[in-house]
Amino acid sequence: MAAASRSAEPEHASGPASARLMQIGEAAERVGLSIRTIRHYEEAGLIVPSARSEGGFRLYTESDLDRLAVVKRMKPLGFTLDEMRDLLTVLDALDTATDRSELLDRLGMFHTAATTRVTALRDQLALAEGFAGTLRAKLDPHTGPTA
Amino acid sequence: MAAASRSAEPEHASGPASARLMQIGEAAERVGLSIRTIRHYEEAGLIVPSARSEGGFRLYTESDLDRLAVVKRMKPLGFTLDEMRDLLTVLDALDTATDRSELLDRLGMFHTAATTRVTALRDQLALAEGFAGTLRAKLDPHTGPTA
DNA sequence: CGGACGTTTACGAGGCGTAACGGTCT
DNA sequence: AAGACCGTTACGCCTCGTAAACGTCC
Repeated sequence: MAAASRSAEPEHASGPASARLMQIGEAAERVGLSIRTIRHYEEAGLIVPSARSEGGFRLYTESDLDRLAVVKRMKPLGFTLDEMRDLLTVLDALDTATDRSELLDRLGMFHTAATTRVTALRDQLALAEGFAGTLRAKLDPHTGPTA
Repeated sequence: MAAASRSAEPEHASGPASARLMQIGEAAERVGLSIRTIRHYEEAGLIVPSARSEGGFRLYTESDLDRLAVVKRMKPLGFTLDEMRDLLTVLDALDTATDRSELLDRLGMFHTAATTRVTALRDQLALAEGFAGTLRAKLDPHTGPTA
């Protein structure tokens, strides 16, 4: 609602949305993370905004949003912030480095960990569904299980 | 490994395993929760062991294990310990009370919350799987998606 | 009596929420 | 000039992990 107040400027100039900068509020809304969380990620060294305004406001680029999105996707897997920082570092290095072998190695570890976590998540989901079913049964003892 | 040391007694007497009591270690192993976690649940007022030995050891019944299992199943849904305590209270009351209408009402709220959480969990799982897929793609840029 | 197992107490960590108070931007 | 938005600092909360120091059980 109030989010459009500052961003209502009809992109008055500059062509292909090359370096659109947004402050933390809009960034938070777009990635679906709280402002506090984004700041916390910065404190943890995960994502530092590409720029700051003269007054000190954090200014994010689309690229920054991508990084935030990566973190948001990793979160459900239970990675710690430290681990995510490492992963982001590896990802960054992959785009620059020439010696990719070690990086791919580390990435592999992350992939392994990720799939393991996914499995765990599936198990939890199963538990959770079972629990919900149990509750339902207690609610309607007369209704058959197939209804 | 060491878990069988104390429980190796061949149920010397007493018939139908009526009131088998176990201490916290065995309880933890059977439900798949850490000892610390079980104690913490007790501190939070969730599950108080049915008995204590003379020396002060916590002694759990099968019934206690059931309660612990309920909590374990709720955990993935992100319920707080307070909420779980409430649910357990409702569940207990359902077995005793005559006025079941209000209890079923509260149970219904839990069920609603549970299904909501389940949906959220599914979404997170999807995110997580997508993330794992992304990682895999970065690992093997040449391998087709169906391989 | 040994040794596994248990007890309590208490501090720490991780991941933010939230309040406080003041500066910034349009 | 108002008011939304942002900044920093700092304390709190929740769910246990972990360590210390000591009792219990068989």
